Amino acid sequence: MFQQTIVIKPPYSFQRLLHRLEFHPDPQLRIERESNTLHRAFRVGGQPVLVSLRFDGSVEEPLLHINTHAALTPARQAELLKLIRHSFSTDVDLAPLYGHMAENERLRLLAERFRGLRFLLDSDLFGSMVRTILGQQVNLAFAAALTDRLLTLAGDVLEDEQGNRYLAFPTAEAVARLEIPQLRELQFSQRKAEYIIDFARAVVDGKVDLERLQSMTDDEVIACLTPLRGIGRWSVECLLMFGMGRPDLLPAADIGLRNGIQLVYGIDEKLSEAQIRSIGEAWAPYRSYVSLYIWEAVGAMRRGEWQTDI
DNA sequence: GGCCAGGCTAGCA
DNA sequence: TGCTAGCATGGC
Repeated sequence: MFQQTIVIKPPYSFQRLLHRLEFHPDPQLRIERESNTLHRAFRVGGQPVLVSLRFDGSVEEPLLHINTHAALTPARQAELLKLIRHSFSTDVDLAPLYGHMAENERLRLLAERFRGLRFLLDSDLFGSMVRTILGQQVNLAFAAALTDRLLTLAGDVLEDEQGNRYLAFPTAEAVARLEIPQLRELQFSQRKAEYIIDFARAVVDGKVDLERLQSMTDDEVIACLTPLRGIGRWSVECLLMFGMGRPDLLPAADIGLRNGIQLVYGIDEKLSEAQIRSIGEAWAPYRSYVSLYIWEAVGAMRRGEWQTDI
């Protein structure tokens, strides 16, 4: 058993995270609303560990209580804490972002409306890349269904004392052992099946060194991964944002972001990728977070939770 | 039934 | 270099 409390850099809005999770389901998370707690399995030292995360305090004084039933060595404890800090973006300083967004009326309203919203990052790069590939072109609900099926097929299953089941994301080795027909049965397209198995085998073979990506610039990571079949620029940009937490990415090919920019900026005509990048230049060096807030805005507008007349 | 989803590849000019 | 058909499926 291991317990620890993390002081999160304010502001942090757990309610915004929960709200986002309603529309961006994560098959790995179990949400316990009444106690502000998330449960999920993290892979620590290669082994899946069940972790409870209880959010406490307030948006301006946020705390996170971590609890595991399994005993962990000090090294594993440190590894888990690092994973959690990364996943929940607990150390990101939003003040410079908000200062930047305050200079533009449209962005200022976004920052105000979604104050405390942060990225929930993937806890491993392999899983992040696979989820991104599964998310190509299809809607988010179907992408989540495919992820769930892959987890059930190849992931590690943990169970708590209440009988709740948790799935740890499969390792590259486990996905590399899969064959295409197994995934086709689960409604994966031929291409998605090929792409993720090929990627897993490249990781296992050492043709792709995920650890080495950490020391590369964004452009170097893009240049390194886009030669792989099934991985285009959008996918690497998503890996950099949602897997590595890099702050200044703009996935201009993203249909949701494109729609969001049109809504937020009140533009009627369809924007080209070049136009999106041009608009986004003003958001540097915080393009990832502005993108997140725009994604959130387009969802809120579509659901009728928010409207703005700017 | 048509169109759209947090795209990518291969083929072609 | 730039454009486009085809891919597979679910939801509205």
